[in-house]
Amino acid sequence: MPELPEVETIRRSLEHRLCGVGIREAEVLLARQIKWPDVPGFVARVNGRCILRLQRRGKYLLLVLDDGSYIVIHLRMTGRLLYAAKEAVQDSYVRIVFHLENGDALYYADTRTLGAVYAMKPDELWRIRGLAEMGPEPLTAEFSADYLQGVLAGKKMKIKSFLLNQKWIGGLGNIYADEALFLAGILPMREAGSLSGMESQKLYEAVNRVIADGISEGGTTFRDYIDGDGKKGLHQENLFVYHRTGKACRNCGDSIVRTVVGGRGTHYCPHCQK
DNA sequence: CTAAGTACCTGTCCGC
DNA sequence: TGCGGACAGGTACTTA
Repeated sequence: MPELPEVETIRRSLEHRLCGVGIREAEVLLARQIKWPDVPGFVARVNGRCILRLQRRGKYLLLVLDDGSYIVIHLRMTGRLLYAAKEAVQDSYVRIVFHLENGDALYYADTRTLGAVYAMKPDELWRIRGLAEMGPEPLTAEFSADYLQGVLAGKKMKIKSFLLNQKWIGGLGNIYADEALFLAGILPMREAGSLSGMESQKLYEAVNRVIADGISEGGTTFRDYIDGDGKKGLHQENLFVYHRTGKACRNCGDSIVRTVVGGRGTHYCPHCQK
């Protein structure tokens, strides 16, 4: 569900509530959401620890604990994190409850149960391959126009699939990939290695822009996504192509088209994107 | 190595 | 109202 802007919004909404707060007891209601170590090991590692700060890497959220270890969370499609005072949250899909020393609780809820939660020591983080092998993120110095042009070179895969692969760029998902390709004027089914220098430059700028706009608007809410306070995002009001099949292109007025690229629903304007 | 297809889950929506 | 199929902010694994 959440992409980089949504996870960053969640991080910001939870940070001021969780920093310096102790975890009294982790209650695991659905064992398969815990990926490392096993459930008793997870509970033993987490109980009694204090949360120092919240970090984000791509779509991963990391809770830094006072012994230097981490709770690592990936929300996948429908994971949600909710902070609630006293009473339980109104969510039928709570899978893990972190009961806090202050009497409040942090809830991990997940409808489709595809999300992943880990308790990791620093020298174990390499085990999370999606985290360890993630490429640079938008809006960082490592993600430059030159970097993008370099990794695009020779790629036979479709540009949409390229953008979704976290090993090249960390944090883009289906919404922001479609939006970035629209802003850059590039068709999603184009071969990645076929982009000109000019197109590569435009895509670089578009990726940074959609991620920055997404963060500033608190993410995009279509169905499940909410931040740690239960608030929806606003960016869905400003999308150009995603979820706008058959509607008028905001640029030229033509109908937005939906197709499937790399197994994912893909939206584009056949007039504005070449 | 790259690229594409499938599996993992549960819920919603749409057409018949 | 019921049923089947497509679809859903993602990634890991398997196959060519």
